[in-house]
Amino acid sequence: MAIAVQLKIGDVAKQTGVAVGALRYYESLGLLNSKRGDNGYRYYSPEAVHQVQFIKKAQALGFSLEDIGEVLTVHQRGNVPCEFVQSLLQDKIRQLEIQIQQMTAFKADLEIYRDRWAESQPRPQPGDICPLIETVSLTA
Amino acid sequence: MAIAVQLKIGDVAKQTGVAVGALRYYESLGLLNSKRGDNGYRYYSPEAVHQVQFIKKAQALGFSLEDIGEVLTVHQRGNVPCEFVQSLLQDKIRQLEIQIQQMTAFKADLEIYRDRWAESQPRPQPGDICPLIETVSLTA
DNA sequence: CTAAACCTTCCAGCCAACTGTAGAGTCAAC
DNA sequence: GTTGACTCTACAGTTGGCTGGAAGGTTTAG
Repeated sequence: MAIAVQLKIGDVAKQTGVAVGALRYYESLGLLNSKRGDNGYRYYSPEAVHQVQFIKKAQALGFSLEDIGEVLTVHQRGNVPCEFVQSLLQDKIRQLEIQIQQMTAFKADLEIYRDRWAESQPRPQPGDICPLIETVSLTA
Repeated sequence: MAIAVQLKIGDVAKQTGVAVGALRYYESLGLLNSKRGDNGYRYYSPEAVHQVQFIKKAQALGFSLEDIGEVLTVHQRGNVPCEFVQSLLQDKIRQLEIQIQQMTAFKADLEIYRDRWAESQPRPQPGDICPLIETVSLTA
């Protein structure tokens, strides 16, 4: 008659869809705790499943494991870390904006190069490898 | 009286702004050739500078060193590899489009989460870590 | 002639988030 | 009691494009 259900790492893995190795990795980063049995096995409470699901969700929101570690630290200090999550979220949104901008600009550049070639094939200069690329000017 | 100017690796590095180690790395990937002197030194013709600049430009267009290797291989077979570059370029553009789309959708998701919290802070359920994240539903 | 500045090879490390393997111990079913 | 499924640790490997260091040989400026 087990009063508290104790899960082994494989159980947590099955219930969360996260590989056993990944769970051990999370533990090594301080994201997940376990109690050790006399046999050296890790044992988990059902809340661990919840915590792993939290990690997955936060990852799905683009947070790195380091970010998540900070969130969990705030949580473990007894706070509801939502304000902190808010600011991380805002950072991510800003970063995404910048990346999208850069990628869009970059895509436009590529299209210019593509079209330049499609319209009028630049004449190869002696020594050129591919005139299409040779005409690229490097700013950086 | 040197009839053909022979550059040492440091000269090529200075003229291109590419680190010596990177040049050796390019050579290890087959992107750059050199002749060896009796002292074991790599010697380069001035065209090598051109070739390194080509590599930099292609990189600036988002090509991987592997891509560039293929382009140079086509070139070394005696062809002007522009059609091949064209198709690579088209691939890159397509990939960028997809990435931009995904990132935009993802950013919209993040904004929804941010705004959901800003409007009405969800009540923490017992056992929750951060209710803002707990409400995330995982599709995958 | 000597010291600095080059050059060589080989190997390790970096970033993230794992996965895979070896070798050994443990547990559960039949 | 034995087979097979599970667990443990520890370390190597993955991806890409490098950088940095050790330990040695070469060249060049003064």
